[in-house]
Amino acid sequence: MTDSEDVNATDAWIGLARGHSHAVDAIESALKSAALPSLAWYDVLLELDKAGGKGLRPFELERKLLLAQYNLSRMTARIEDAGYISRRPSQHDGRGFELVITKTGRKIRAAMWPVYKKAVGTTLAEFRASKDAARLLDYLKANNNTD
Amino acid sequence: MTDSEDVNATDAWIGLARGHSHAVDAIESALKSAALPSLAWYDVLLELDKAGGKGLRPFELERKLLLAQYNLSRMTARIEDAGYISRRPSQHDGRGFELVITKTGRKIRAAMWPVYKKAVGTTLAEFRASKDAARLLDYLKANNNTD
DNA sequence: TCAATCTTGATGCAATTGCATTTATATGTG
DNA sequence: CACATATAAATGCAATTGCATCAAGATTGA
Repeated sequence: MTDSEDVNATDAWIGLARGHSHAVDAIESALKSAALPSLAWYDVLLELDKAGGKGLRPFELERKLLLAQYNLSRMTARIEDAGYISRRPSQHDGRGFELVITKTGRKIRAAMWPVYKKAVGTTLAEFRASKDAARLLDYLKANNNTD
Repeated sequence: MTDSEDVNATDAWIGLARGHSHAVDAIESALKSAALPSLAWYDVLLELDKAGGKGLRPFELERKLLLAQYNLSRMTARIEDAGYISRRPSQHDGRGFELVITKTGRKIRAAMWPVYKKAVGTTLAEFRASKDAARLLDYLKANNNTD
């Protein structure tokens, strides 16, 4: 890796980080204004909604969402308290259980979606027009088939 | 904004978020392994290093780094406790002060840089080769001069 | 000038996170 | 089977964050 590639990676990273930060702020604040749960809860609800009746084991969710184990453990407890998911013992593994989205959970997920979608659309369009995005784009264009 | 653009924005957002998450994990863990301060501290030290002897007011730093006021206030207190920055009353504004990087602060910032740079280089190259990046790239390419 | 308003920065308190450890079950090996 | 090791999930405790509010100095404007 040459020096100039390093510089580009760092610039790209700064662009990526700033775009992310702006987007998270915009999305969280849109959800909060609408008195809806946070982005993190949305991600959990979405995965469980996609998983359907079979649900997902906490460790599966943990990997899909790149969350720390203890973090997920407590977040799912809170989401369960809110009534959006439920748990049932796993048939196959006495240590664990499956998390399943509830009817209320599906409802709230559906209510979050338009708010989330709109905030993403707006903030990403803004990002796309920024210098940060231009630098990231430069870096990404340079190569994209190592795997 | 058409429906298909919406779908692309969401896909792009997911790619952006995952790339960010992987990168943050990689960078933080590289810094931690090297017994160095976190990414957040690096950002502060870098800005103050760039600002030189004049330093920066907390509110300026807050805006540059997109941090919440209370968050920055406490973080700078911790960095000051660690001896990497110092504060001096502002000549122009009795409410505030300037934050200035110390010699030790410059030293630790310099020590962090190669670790940070290497982690960024590795993780961004990985990201660049991913499907997440491909989707983000598609979205970014579509348009980039709205402003 | 001085009261109303705004800006800068700190802080009490509750909620969340990070780290290390614990508990319980599963799996693999002799 | 019996033991060692690995995996799933929870939790005690300290550190950090988020929210709301506060205190102090700056600014505005009648």
